[in-house]
Amino acid sequence: MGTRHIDSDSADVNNRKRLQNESKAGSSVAKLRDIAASAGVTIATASRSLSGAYGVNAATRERVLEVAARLHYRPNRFARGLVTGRSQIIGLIISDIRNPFFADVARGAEDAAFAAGSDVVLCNSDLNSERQKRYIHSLMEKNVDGIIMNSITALDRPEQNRLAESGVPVVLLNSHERNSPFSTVLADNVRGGWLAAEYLSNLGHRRFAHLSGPGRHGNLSMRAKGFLQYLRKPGSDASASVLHGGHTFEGGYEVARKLLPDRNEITAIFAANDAMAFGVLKAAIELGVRIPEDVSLVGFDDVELASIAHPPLTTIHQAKYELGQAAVDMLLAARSGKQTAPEHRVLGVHLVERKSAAKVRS
Amino acid sequence: MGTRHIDSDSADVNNRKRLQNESKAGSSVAKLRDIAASAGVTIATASRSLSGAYGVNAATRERVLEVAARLHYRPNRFARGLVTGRSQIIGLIISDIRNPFFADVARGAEDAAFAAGSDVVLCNSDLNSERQKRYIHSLMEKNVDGIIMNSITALDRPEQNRLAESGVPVVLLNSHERNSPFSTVLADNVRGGWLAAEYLSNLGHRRFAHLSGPGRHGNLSMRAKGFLQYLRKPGSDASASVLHGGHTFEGGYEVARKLLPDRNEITAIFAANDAMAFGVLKAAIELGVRIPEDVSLVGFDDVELASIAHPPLTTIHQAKYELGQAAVDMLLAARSGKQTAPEHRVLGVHLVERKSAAKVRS
DNA sequence: CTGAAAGCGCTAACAG
DNA sequence: CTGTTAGCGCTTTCAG
Repeated sequence: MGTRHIDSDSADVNNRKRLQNESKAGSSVAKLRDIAASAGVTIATASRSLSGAYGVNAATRERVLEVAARLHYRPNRFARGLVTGRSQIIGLIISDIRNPFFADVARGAEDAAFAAGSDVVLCNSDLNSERQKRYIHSLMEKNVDGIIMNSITALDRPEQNRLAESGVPVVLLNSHERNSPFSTVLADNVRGGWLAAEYLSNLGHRRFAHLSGPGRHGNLSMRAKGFLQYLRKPGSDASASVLHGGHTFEGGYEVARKLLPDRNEITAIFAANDAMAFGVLKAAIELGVRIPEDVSLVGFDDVELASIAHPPLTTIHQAKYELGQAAVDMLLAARSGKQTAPEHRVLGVHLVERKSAAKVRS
Repeated sequence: MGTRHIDSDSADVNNRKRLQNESKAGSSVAKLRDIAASAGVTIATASRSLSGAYGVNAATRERVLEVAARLHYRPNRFARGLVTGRSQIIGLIISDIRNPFFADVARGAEDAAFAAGSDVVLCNSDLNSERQKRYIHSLMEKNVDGIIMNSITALDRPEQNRLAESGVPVVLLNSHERNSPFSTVLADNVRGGWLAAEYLSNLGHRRFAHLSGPGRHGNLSMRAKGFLQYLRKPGSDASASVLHGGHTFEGGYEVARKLLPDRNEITAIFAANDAMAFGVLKAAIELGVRIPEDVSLVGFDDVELASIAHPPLTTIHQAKYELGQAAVDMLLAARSGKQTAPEHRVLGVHLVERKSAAKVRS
């Protein structure tokens, strides 16, 4: 029944194949079959030798490895991924890699992934929901081993559910909603806010302004919360006004331009992140307000620039690189350990004392 | 000949398959076969409908598309890649994403890739040859459509040749060696150096120091070249000393700490990049040297920070984002157009006048 | 315009 | 310890 002319058939096939290969930019990639033949074993044995699986004669394996090296054999990840269902790829969806905070996180994530033999694909969402959705779909098509996202709020409910049900491990970099199915890893933002308040209070300040982000922004809100929590302790005579603006350099600049000229007894400012603090710095210079002589300033993040700013910025340090590292560790653990319950990690913070805050003038 | 019990055979197979699928974290992914069945066509027709290929009845296609959408069908990229040999993945190998320059490039590259439906995998090499080699191998296993590298010099000759022969399009972000097989895209570094010299000369400066990178660093050397070229024009009475150091903030700082105290008539400094210029800024503040009153300073790159530094840095602007964009455009063009000859693009530069350079004091 | 069938290169049972 | 074999999910001739 048509299974006769095996020889001529396979000859045809081989012909077609060769042609294809040659047209493929001359890439004469050695395939498993080639090294198997060259080593005088079947491709199964070759595969086993290379995958490091047990059950292979040491000498045989040696021979295979030798041939593979000589032929510069590179396994085809697609073929492997197709059968194993694993991709060795991790998706990293952040707002914008140009934000130094995310660059740090990305580097931490990439280093951890590299160590584990995985790749990370970079996605800049700008927190735009359409983009974010496309990224997630694209990543799932690639069977990624996991996804790291700085925030999932841009996604609508059904989309979130579908992601959760897909079984792909997800780690979020901002605060989780109660019983969300996703893991999270983030700095102790509340404590950071608290530390800033405590430090400034100990310096004698009593009238504060806190520059926060626009409305509800998970992490920034937590910082405000901790800050106010300290100031509103029983018996405290401190007062603080919270000003909302963009969580960027420009945002901080604009708010400060309005605030600084008529600051009404305010002697200390806590900016929700360093970028905003730099905006305050710029506005202060322009307006002739001296920092820290006239106003003390504390930031949050401890980006590299903080130490070289003028004056060097006192700020709350959060472990950005470690955040990225931890995120991929969690992803990989979730993958291998069949871990089903989401995990939540909180990294410590501490205040880095530099020159932008000083004792209140008596 | 064993082709009898088709029914029971396929039943077995299906059983095994179902089990596998279920164990796979409950991911009930719709496969092409499912949507084909659901639409009452064969998977061939389904495939054609979805791939947008011609030769499908409009109504049929419509039906397939509808079913696919309803079932949230996502093609498996591995399966597709395995047969097409294309991955829709671009590799980006840079020194360190935390360097703002590369962050800009990366964003440009990612945006261009996103627009073309491709992903970019991020690789931080630190210019370390072992890491770079591993990245390249890993990328080739993934059949990437192309690779962008900031420099290939960390690779030894044989490795470079193998890369070239593999047929994977490569775009370098630094100057090419004569008849290198790789494409390049970079800013007009020579002209940038020239512009810096011209600007400072017009301000009346005659004694210069140029802070360059360590020894031969492609792009930085070109900047030095352009700078010196201008100053050494016939009839010029200018003189310049070139100082080598690390091409980083620390590098600039250290060199400046030595240079500034006893600067011996030097009134203007040209730093090979902004990071080094910031190092100079810091050293100047510490040493009580005023910029631009005592010494003028010009940088190169125009990173975001340049505009908010104190004083705002006059610098040579290069189109970092566009560099990344152009690189992936070139990659994609090379892929589709079967373009064989390497392409070389040079992007323009211009000087951005801010506050760190001023007329020489008479 | 649509169906049947042959693989892409590799892994993973299952036998031997 | 090693060989056989059945696919992973999709694209792509080749027939009809």
